[in-house]
Order: sequence, then C-alpha cells, then structure tokens
Amino acid sequence: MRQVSAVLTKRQEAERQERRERILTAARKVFLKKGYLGATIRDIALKAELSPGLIYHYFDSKDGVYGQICEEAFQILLQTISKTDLSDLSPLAKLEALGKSYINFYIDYPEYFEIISFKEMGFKQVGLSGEIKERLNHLSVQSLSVLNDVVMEGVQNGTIQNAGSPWEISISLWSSIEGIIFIHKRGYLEMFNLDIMKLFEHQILPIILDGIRKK
Amino acid sequence: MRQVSAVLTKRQEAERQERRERILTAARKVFLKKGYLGATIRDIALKAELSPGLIYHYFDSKDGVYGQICEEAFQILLQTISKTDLSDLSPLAKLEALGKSYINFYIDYPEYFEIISFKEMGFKQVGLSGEIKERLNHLSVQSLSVLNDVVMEGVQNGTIQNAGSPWEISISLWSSIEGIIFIHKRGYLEMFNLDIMKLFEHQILPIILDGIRKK
Amino acid sequence: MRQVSAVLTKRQEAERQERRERILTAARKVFLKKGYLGATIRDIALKAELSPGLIYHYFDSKDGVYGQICEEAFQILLQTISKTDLSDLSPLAKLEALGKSYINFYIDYPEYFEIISFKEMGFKQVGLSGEIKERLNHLSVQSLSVLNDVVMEGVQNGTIQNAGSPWEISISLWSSIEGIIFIHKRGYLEMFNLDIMKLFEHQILPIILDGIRKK
Amino acid sequence: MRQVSAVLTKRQEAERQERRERILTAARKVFLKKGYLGATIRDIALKAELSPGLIYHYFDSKDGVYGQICEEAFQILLQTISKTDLSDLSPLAKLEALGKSYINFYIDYPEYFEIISFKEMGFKQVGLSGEIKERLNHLSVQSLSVLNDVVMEGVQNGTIQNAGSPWEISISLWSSIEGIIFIHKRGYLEMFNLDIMKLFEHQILPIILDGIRKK
DNA sequence: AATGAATGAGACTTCATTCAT
DNA sequence: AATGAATGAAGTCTCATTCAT
Repeated sequence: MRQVSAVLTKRQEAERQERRERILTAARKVFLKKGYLGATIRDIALKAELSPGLIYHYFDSKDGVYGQICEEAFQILLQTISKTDLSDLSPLAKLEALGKSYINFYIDYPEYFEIISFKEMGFKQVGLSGEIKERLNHLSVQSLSVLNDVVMEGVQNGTIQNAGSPWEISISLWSSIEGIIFIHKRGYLEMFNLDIMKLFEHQILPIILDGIRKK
Repeated sequence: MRQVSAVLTKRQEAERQERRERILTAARKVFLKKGYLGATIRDIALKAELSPGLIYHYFDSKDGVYGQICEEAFQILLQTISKTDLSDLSPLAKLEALGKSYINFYIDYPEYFEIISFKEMGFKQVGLSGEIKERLNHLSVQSLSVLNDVVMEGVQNGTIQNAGSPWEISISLWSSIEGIIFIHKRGYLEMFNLDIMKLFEHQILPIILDGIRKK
Repeated sequence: MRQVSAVLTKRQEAERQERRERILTAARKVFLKKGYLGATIRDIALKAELSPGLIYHYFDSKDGVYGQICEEAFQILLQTISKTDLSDLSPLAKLEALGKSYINFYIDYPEYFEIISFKEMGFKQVGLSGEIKERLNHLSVQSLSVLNDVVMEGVQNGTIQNAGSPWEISISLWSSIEGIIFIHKRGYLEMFNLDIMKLFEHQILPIILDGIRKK
Repeated sequence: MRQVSAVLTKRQEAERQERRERILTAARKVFLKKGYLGATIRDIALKAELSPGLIYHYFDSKDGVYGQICEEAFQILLQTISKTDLSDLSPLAKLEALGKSYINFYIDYPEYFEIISFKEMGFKQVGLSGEIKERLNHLSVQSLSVLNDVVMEGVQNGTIQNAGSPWEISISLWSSIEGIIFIHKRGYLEMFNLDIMKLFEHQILPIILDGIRKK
C-alpha cells in the first residue's frame, strides 16, 4: 500500500506540478491584465479552466499565487542577467550587453516584467506581504550594483569619463532603458513602427555611450 | 421666489463647486495612495469629511469621480506645457525647456501625473470608459507632436542631425525623461541623494542633446 | 449643518442602539439554538429581519457579535448575584439565597446562561478570542469565591461543620446547583412535572444544608 | 476463485473492521477536541493517517461517523452500568455503586461521555438525525429507571425515606453526579487539587445518602 | 442638501462529498 | 481498496450604490 502510494506519488507529483503551472500561467495573464485587486480567483480559475476552490489545493491564498509569481519573476530576471556573458568585453560593451539583456527580459517575459515594475504602484497599494516588497527592493539595488561595477571599471581603466559620480552615470543609463520600455509599453513604438531593440541599439545607446565615453 | 431662489442659487452654486472640489481633492489623494480598486467611496468621504451618500449628489459614480480627476490631469498637463514660453529659443533650448516643464509637472502634481501614467496599468485594469483612455492616448500623441515639431525645426535649421527620423529622436528624448521620472518614482534618487531636476539638467540632458546635435 | 447633524445624531443614536439590540436579540436566540459554528450571519439577519451585510455596520464580525453577547452575559450574571441581599442572613441562609439567585439567572436568562456554560465546550472548540475565555474563567472563580466566603463565615461562627476544606464544601454546593440545572436543561424535570426551583428548595437544598450543618 | 475470494474476504473483513476502528478512534478525538462542526473530514483523515476519500468507503457521511460514535457511546455506557454488580447490596449501597459506575464511565471514556452529554448542546445545533437524539433520550430515561428502581426498593424496605416521590430522589441523586462531573469538566477540581471520585465518595455521596436515608 | 442606514452583488475561502485513476 | 484531485455549495465579509429621513 505504501509502495503503491509511493509509485503513484511520483506520477501524481508531476501532475500536481503541472496543475500548479497551469494555474500560475493563467494567474500571470490575469494579474497582468487586471492588476492584483482587479483579478479575481474566479478569473484565474476560468482562464485555467478549473474550479475556484481547486486553486486552494495548490496555493494558500490569492496572495500566495501572486507571491509565487513574483518569486518566479525574480528568478527569471536574475537568470537572464547572470546568463549574460560579460567576459572579454570592454566596460562600454558590457553596458550595452546588460542593457540589451534587460530589454530582452522585458520582451520575453512581459508578465514578469510588469510584476516587478509594480513595486511601488502595485505593492504599496495592495496589502501584500512586506517581505516580497523587500525582495524586490533588494533585487533592484542588486541590479543597479552590477551596472555600477561596470561603470566604475570603465572609469578606472579610463574608458568612461568621471564627470559626475558613477552612480549618476549608472542611473542615467538605467533610466534610459526604463524610459524606452515605458514608451514601448504604452504602444508608441508600434504606432511608429519602431522596434524597441533596434531603437535602443542604434539610437539611444550610441547617444548615451557617446555621452559617457571619455574623449 | 424665483429671485430669492436665483440669489440663493448663486451662492449655492459656489458652495456646490466648493464641495465638488473638496471631494476631488480627497479623491486624488486616496486614489493615489490606494489605487482605483483599493480606494473606497467611504475612504474618500472620510478624507473629505462628509458622508458617502453625498458624493453621489456630485458625481454619478466612483468611476465618475475618477474620470473627473483624469480630466483635470489632462488640463493641468496641457496648461503646464502650453504655458512654457518657447519663443526666442533655439530648438535645442526648446527641447530643454519642454523636458523641464514635463518634469516640473511630475514634481508639482504627482497625483495627476500618476493618474496619467496609469493609462495602461490603471485603466485596462479598471473597467473605466474607453473614452477616457482615448483622450489620454490623444493627449500623449499631442504632446509628442509638440516635441516632434521642435525636432523637425532643429533638423531644418541644421542644429539637429538628421540621422534617424525625427520621430525616433523625439521618442528618444521623451523616453529619457520618462525614464528618469520612473527611477525617481521608485525612490532610487532619494537613495543616492540625487535631485531629479539637477540630474536631468546636468547629466542626462547634456548627453542627449550632445548626441542629437549636429556636429 | 453641524447642528442639524447633532440633532439628528441624538435620535439616530437611539435608533442605532435599538438596531444593535435587535441584532443581539436575534443573535442570542440563534447562537443558543445552533451554537457558534452552526449559527450563520444569515440566520441572525433573517431572524432580525434585515440584510446580512447590515450586521457589519454594527459589529466587526461574527465573533464581535458573539463577544458582545458574552459581555452582556457576564454583566447580567454579576448583577443578578450582586443584587442578592445577603445582609442579616445566617451563613446557611446566605447559601440558600445565592443558590436560588443562580438558578433564577438560569431561568430568567437561559440564553446568557448557556453562553457562560459554553466555556470549555464552546470556546475551546471555537476560535474565539482567549480574552473572552479568560474573563469567563475569572468570573467563575469570582463566583466561587463569594460562595466560599460564606462557607468560611459559617465554619467560623460554628454553623457549618469543618469536615473537609471550605473549598470542598463550596464546590459540593455549586455542583449540586449545576447538576439540577443540567437535568432541567435536558428536559427531565418537565418530563416528571417537576419545578426546578421547588425541587432545589425543598429537596436538594435541605439535603445539602443538612449535610453540611454542624450538629 | 470463489474460495480464494472467500479466504481473502475473511482477512479483508478483519482489515476492514480495523480500518473502521482506526477512523472512529481518530474521529472521536477530533470531534471531542473541535466539536462536530469544527471538525473536518480532513482532520479525521489526517489523524487516522489515510485519505479523506477513504472515509466514505466506511461511512456514509460525516454524520454517519458521528452517529456511529454515538452508537458506541450508548453501548459502552450501558455495558458499564449493567456490568456493575448490584447483587447482595443494600439499596443505599446500590446507589453508591451506580453513581461510581457513572463517574467511572466519565473518567474512562471522556470522549464518549462528552458525546452523550452533547445531546442538547450538540445535537440540536447540528443537523443530526432525530433518530439518534431519540435513542439518547431513551437511554437516559432507561438509566434513570435503574436508579429509580433502586430508590423504590429502598423506600419499600424502609431504608430510604419516602418524603417526596422516588423520582424526585432519583433525580436529586443523578443531579448531584452530573453536577460534580460538570465542575470537574471545567477544571475546577484540578484547580484545587481535588480528585473527583474521592470528592464524590467522601463528600457528596455521604451528604446525599444521609439526606435520603430514613432516620 | 445631507446623512448614514440599508441592500445586494460579489469577493475570498472552506469543506463535505464525488470521482478518475 | 485507496488516493487525493476536483467540485459546488455555502460562509464571512466588503463595498458601490440607493433611499428614507
């Protein structure tokens, strides 16, 4: 009996995981579309094609589902960034690579990106656990640090000018990326038939890099 | 009777307007703090120090209150931008003036700014009238046009390089502004004790302008 | 406006109190009949002839309603006991008076009595605030103390025999009262056409008092 | 095949019975701790270390489990009482023996005792079958009859005074037992370090018996 | 006009029970 | 037989909105 149970457990465990994933997939879309408060468990259940009650077999609560999605968003972003191979690149080239990684994350995982962006606008409003918010904060600072390290490297090896503090330069760079994503998100690039990555690569990045390059 | 009524009406009309304003002031704060769904009519009534029922004497619905606030946000933004005196300025200087105007709007009217930014994140979530969303879209394009006109002027008088379309340049500029606001909104400038306007003026703007200036 | 409000407040305050009372009256009956978990807000609302939601204008939660009823039960029991005039009575007569008071409380306020009796059987099961349970405990010990004081008085003035500790005597007395109430509650006295007070007064009490009287 | 089946059946029957018992044991504890409504099938399944669904192979419903436990409670109480050897005892001694039996049942089978006591407090609340309640009633009257028979025997042989009806005497006696159990159940005997059986035997019983003994 | 009591729809969540495996 | 996934009804509670006063 125990053995049967154990055997079953294996397959069932997979199915259980699959089901969890199905719920999360539905939840990601629904949360993205309607926001945390606007999304209802029923919405998620409908999209996942199962009954609302079942969600509670897989998650503690609505917050639990949202929390899990945030968790995943963290992981994916971190992976995406850490996967970026920066070795053998000049500081300026590293900045370019990092910027493009971030934009790729935005393009590939729009739902996750949105979740992470929500930070202030979403989390403070929502009664979500401060813990998750704390992680988001930490993550942001962490990402910024990566950027800043590269800037400092450039300043030291003389490829990046040291007018202004490294932080200012890093933030300017980050800001330009968030800015273009912001514009894209609102649909203005589509409107003019512009590709976000190309625009970034050929228009914005050259300007920024040129601006911070030591002459 | 009529006359008395008319006299009263005059004062009452003023009082009525005052009440409306009181409700809106409260609503702005509450909506900003809690978001559209998180805010309740009761929250607004409490902050305005009047009864929930009374709000329905002045507005059709919760949506109506929110819509009115959006309306005002449009107006203020338009006023702020159109108030900017661009005459006698070179195209590049005009761009600087416009950018600073926009950032000033963000600083002076954070609630309104937020409302306008919400467009996608807020409106799609909320079951708000598509009409309002349409107006927001229109407004954005309008603002972008102002920017674009200046860019084109610069291209024509030879102060702005014509690599890339004017739209691309305008969007890049806009993006840099939205980007720095985004960063500020999330608190990272405070974190490093940076002033948004100074950062924009002395760090970001020079880079951008330098990048698009014809050499 | 403020004045009008103040005037209204007075009448409305009365009506509000009346409504609260109406809810509590309904709740007492429903809780008594179905128990804490068995009773639903809807049951209470139906009995009070109003909508379920309205109950939340007057009470925080289901627990809040139950807590208020407990509160009242405390008050009434304490009043009933403290109203009993024990002056100029011999210790044995005091015991009789106290016992009859308690039984009267049971007869006059069966709902409240039940609530108080629930202590262990009801409260531990239910997820009710430990605070209320604490108060019940305190109350019981307090009541027992009153009894015990009288017993000690009797022992000292030589009317009550001192075989066994005073506590044992007090508890025996209390137990006899709870016992007869228990029997009554289950309907066995009705079954034999017996009156609880008469049975206590003429059958049980004489036996007990005779048993503890010093010979 | 049949034979194998028959053989299996035999063992399986035993296993089935064992499972049933396992469920009931778990259920008793859970019901006692959380009450009928507070207890969930899942609670019971967890305590029995099997799946919720399986319970429905052995019982019709939650009510069915509870009903079975009541059934057992009846049986045990009846057995306990009928096992009491009353032969060769004087009526007064019989009363003592019966009382002690009942208290022993309370001590030895607290869960069952609780179930039986619940009658009003538990059953009316719960939507349980009136049939079970009827049986409880019947049982109580039956027990009372046993008591009454002894009292009548005592009255007839002149050892018990005939002031008041035999019923009154029986009920008084029963009441004193229920009373002391009530007190014990609420923890007041522990509080004073009193042993229920000793208190009954040496304090309460003597008083009662003395009170009803013919002088 | 103004209040706040009142309602009803709907949200989250739990749980007895059923069912596919 | 056994599991635990799945459902649906029901419960508590919230809140936009209406309405009597």
